[in-house]
Amino acid sequence: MALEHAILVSLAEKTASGYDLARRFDASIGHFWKASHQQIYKVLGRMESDKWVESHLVAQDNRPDKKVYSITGEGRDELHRWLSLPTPIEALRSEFAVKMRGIRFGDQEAVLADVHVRRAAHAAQLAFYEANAAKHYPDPASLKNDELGAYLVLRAGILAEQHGLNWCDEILQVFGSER
Amino acid sequence: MALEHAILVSLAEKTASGYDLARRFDASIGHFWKASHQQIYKVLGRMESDKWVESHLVAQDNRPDKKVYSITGEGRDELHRWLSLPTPIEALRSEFAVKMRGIRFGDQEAVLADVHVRRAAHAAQLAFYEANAAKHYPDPASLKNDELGAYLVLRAGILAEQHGLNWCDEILQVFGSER
DNA sequence: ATTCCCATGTAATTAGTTACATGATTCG
DNA sequence: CGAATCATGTAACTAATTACATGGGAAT
Repeated sequence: MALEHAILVSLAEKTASGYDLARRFDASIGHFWKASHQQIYKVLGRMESDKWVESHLVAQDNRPDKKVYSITGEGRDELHRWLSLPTPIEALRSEFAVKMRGIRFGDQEAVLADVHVRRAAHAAQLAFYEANAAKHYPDPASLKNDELGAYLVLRAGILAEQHGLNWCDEILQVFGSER
Repeated sequence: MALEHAILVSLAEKTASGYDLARRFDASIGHFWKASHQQIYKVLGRMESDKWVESHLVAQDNRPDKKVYSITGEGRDELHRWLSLPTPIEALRSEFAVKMRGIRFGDQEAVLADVHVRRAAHAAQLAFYEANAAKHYPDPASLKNDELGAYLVLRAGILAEQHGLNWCDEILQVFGSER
């Protein structure tokens, strides 16, 4: 149950409303942890009862009021505690891998068409991450301590997309040379 | 909801009891799709109602009876249909990445100790996969069509572990050169 | 004696998804 | 005029985890 902790990290970086968090979980943080707004609102409610976060209403011009959440001292303690815990090795769960395992029971051409689609998606995402890296981290050697976290997960994104791309290429190569 | 389809793939390869499936999901298939025995029994029940699989009791010596499941024609049709469907891009969900993003809010040494543990786990798993590959697929170029699926997911395992290992090394390098 | 393997399940709970709901403002 | 953005939720459902339950045989 790490959504709580993903929210704590995000709020430790910067206060946010549930809506703001939902957008962050659609973009940067969302590349390694997805969450819908419904789920975020639910969890924020629980976290506020637990005193990990607190909120105050902010009125805005021409916009609905928003409830801005910030992390509490207790929240920071919990985040610190959780960060020192050993991380359980997460099971990777890939529907795509199940399909590749079972490819001989289906229409090979149709499955390979899907592989091409995936390959293109990985390539596009990789290009996006690389553009980001070039823009925000042109000189990784001189990063400040508070930038390292975001930089490292961006690197993880790049490595993950390269990995996805490489696997697609291997699949296509294996089936390509067969015919 | 792809557990059904993972089971269909597994049963299309070879008939099995719920217990057998649970062991397969602990080993080979489990490297890319985890499932507990409780969940497998539940889903098998549903799949039998849907006529995707059928079972018959087999008595054994000195062992409890077992219910051996096999895939039906309808199950094969469903598997074929599903294989041709575009695969939704799965959200990767990594608690470890959340920690790396938030490393500056915790005890850096403790987090890096966890990175070392992970690195070792990736290295061990990689060695295991590579030993498997050397043993079962010494000559990938001459694989038969019905072996390609298993070979490709093993390759995916190898690539994934290398990716995990590479990221750990980058993390350690970034924090290592800092001090 | 105790633990592990074989074998199959139920019950309770938590996490997550999908659908539904509302309402103002801004942009094309 | 319609769609998108801002903003916050509830309700129903599905999937998955954890705990509980049983019972024989084999191995240490």
